[in-house]
Amino acid sequence: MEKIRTRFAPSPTGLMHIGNLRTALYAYLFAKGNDGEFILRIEDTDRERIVENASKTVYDTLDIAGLQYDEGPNVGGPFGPYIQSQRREIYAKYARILIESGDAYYCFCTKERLETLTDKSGNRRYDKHCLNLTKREIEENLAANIPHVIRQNVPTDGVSTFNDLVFGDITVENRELHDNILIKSDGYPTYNFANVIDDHLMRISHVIRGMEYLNSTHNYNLLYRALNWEIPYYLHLPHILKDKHHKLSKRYGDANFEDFLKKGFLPEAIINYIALLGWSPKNDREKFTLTELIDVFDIDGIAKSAAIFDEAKLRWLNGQYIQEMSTEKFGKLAEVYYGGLPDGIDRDLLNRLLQPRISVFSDIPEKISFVTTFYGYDVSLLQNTKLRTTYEMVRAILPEVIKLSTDIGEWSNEALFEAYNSLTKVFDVNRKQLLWIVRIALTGQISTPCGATEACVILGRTESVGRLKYSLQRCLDNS
RNA sequence: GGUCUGUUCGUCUAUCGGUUAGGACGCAAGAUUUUCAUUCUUGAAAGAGGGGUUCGACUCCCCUACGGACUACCA
Repeated sequence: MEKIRTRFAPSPTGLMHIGNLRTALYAYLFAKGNDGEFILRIEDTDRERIVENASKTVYDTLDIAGLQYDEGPNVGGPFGPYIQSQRREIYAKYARILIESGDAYYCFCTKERLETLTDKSGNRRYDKHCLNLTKREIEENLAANIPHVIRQNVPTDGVSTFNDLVFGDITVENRELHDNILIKSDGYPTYNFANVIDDHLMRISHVIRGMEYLNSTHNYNLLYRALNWEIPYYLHLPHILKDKHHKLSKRYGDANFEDFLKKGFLPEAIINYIALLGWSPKNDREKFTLTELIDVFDIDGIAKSAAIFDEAKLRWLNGQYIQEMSTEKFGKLAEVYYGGLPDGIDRDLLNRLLQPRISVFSDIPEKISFVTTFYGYDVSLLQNTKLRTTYEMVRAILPEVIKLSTDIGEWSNEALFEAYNSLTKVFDVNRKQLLWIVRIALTGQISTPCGATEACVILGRTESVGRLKYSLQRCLDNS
């Protein structure tokens, strides 16, 4: 069997969109799982939409995601160049061949004439007007430098069918097809043309792309036939949706890979998650490394229906990855999110407390906010209806807690726990009540990434005692 | 409008004619816990609707409804 070769062919128009990344991932997994090659090609034939540095974003994203390509613009390969704007003569050559065989033709129609072809529902279908031009007329127009495009000459009768490996047989009447533009008036090829030429010349065996191309595939196949080329296998992928009605779109700032990284998601987790959006291993397993995905990925598991991106589940998965990583790695990645922390705070302790408690790194600032934000909190939190703690209890207990905290020799989790715990007998409260009061009095927050005694250790003796006194005073003011 | 295409818990999905329709996230309740969090257990939660085919349909066929894509000198 022929070598399996897949490609990822983004156009450099900005940040890498999650849906695109998934397409790249599936193309990569399919190639690598079948001992094949994965190629990157940049489709920059629309000069107006090109965004500076967007190609670099593509390289960086694939690099961070771990999708290493065997051939591509910045790594080379036997079928280059891998940037379409550098392949213009190639497209021109095949366009000429198609014109000679009658499968394409010059079109000199003006925008104005094209407008007149628009029907009542706003659609336009070219009427093959220029197909009737004589050889002489064409030559005269060309010589006069009249702006022109080259159009595909599609048959007007019969049907076209192809087999998609995901969706099965797709059939359409040829009269539904359009005479697509192959070469634009600026001399650049359209996507419709360039991708056919390149996929063949780059020996792509399986074309894997979003299903927005499903309908145009018939046009491409007509081109392959006209050039006497073998038609590749096709896999069209269902879309990833933002919600029931909207595709994940670039307009939503949260839909690119880069933004998720910024939010503190791990590349491995994102890859793992999007692999499962539209593909299933057919069992209950949900956690896979990239290499494991290569092993188990198969076309059979690709879904036909669109999937809605669920950040809650991504968060959960990301949390799994965070909990499994080494403490060293966690510390390194967490570093950035510790900004604004006062000196003297034990980072190692914080790391140890945070790692099992967060699902995304960007959770950190909020989790540790009690360290810097405290005074003025809502003291009514001390009264917990479920635990049945009251201001009365607080006023009785806190002075003792303050005394113990001031006098205690060893300022450690264990020592503090033992000391505080002894108060349960004195005041006839249970441990849960006592430590609730202490923790709230220390942090002012319902939820903290630590228990009461650990909060003490983090804050240090001076700060802790100060806060306890403050809370007691607020409580007294409240009576 | 036309063409193509899709439809199982709120979400991601399993099931490839015979299951109490399974799992995961999220949600709710309870339990455990050295206080926060974890963990554990349990629960609520689905085959769009209607016709066929069949002994039997979530699964096959048709129709309807509702989504989505395409219908550019964008990819």
